[in-house]
Amino acid sequence: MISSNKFSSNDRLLMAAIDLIAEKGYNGVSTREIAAAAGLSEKTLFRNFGSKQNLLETAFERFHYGETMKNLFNEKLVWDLETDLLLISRTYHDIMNRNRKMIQISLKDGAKLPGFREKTSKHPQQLKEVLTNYFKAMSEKGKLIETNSEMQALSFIWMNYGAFMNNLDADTTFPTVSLEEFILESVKIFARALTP
Amino acid sequence: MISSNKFSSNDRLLMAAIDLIAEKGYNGVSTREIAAAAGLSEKTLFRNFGSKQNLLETAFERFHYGETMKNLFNEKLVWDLETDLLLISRTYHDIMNRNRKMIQISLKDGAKLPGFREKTSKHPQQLKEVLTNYFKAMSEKGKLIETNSEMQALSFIWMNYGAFMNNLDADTTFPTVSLEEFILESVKIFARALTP
DNA sequence: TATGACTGTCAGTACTTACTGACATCATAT
DNA sequence: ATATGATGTCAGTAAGTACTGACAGTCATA
Repeated sequence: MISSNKFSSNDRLLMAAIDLIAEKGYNGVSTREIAAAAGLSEKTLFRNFGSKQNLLETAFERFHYGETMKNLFNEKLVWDLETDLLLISRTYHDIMNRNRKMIQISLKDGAKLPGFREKTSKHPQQLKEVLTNYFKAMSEKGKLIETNSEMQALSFIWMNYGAFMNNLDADTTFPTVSLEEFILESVKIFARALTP
Repeated sequence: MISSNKFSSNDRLLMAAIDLIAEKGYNGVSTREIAAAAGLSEKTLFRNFGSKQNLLETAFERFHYGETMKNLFNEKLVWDLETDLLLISRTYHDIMNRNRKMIQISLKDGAKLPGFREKTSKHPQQLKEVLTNYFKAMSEKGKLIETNSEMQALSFIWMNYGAFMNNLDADTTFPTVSLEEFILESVKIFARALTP
């Protein structure tokens, strides 16, 4: 049960909803279960949120981690391919892990939840733009081979997306050792492939 | 509705179940809906399959394509890195696309269905082994740099997994990009990175 | 002490769902 | 012509669901 003294009733309900729906799907969990997991009565749930659907939508608004990747990059890039790709990869996995449960919900019930998919795919799209532009800029500096920047960016993103997806249901809240290994090696691969 | 004259009643029920459950999830679709989509009565569904759960399990046994990658590779590899990676990539996407709906079901309701995950979403251990061994053999032939073959194989697999996952749902994150384009460019990247 | 915000209990509604039994229909094969 | 097998109709059960209303308890603050 979600600890009672630290959070408000509403937050406890929202967190319980996220946890359970991410695990069992929207139709796989009842409002009674959610209320019980929050240590509250079903009545309170409906009094405060009106409907199950609204509970989930509110939960998404409240807990979706929406910080943009754009700012991070513009400030921290040092224009060394391997260093920058490492930063990008780590930042990506960090954000994806924060939104892990939202992404699980989006995968299971995205069709039922208007706007869910768009928001969970916001980061990947931003990332693609940023990374494509980064590759182009590096290319102009002569630090990168000149080819298809967009497709290279996509390949890098999808590689990391695949890695993330593979660990999605492992339920490991903290980054695993193998993920770090993967990041190091995969960045090496791309750095070697794209260096002139 | 699934065409009536070409398939048996049971097959029509199984196909309807796969279609609807892949779209809406196990708990999101009723037996009445499934029967209607198959052009049959709900009674027939229960007469022939006993339960909704058994219907889905039977559907999986009937329509899940087993992994035949091992054989393909051993027969067709020509020990040219780019050529072989192209074959591997195309074979992978071919098999994944065949199992597309099973994978969707596995993602949405894998927790409820024993054995489902292992057979679909979790990457064919087979492919990883085959690719790792391929990299090692290429390395011994002097056609590949000597580094971490296992991580390189994982990176390549996850890159393709990410690409596949991105196209899984009708609502694609990067709709303008064709799969074939991606395969060509991504294989080039890896070929360049791993060539001595 | 009294007020108001918040929560719980309980009984209940209207609906859906998985699943069943009794009986009828219909085509095909012998 | 009749037996067989697969299917449909219909009525129904037991359980679960989201959600509500009436009423009472708790607790901090005015």
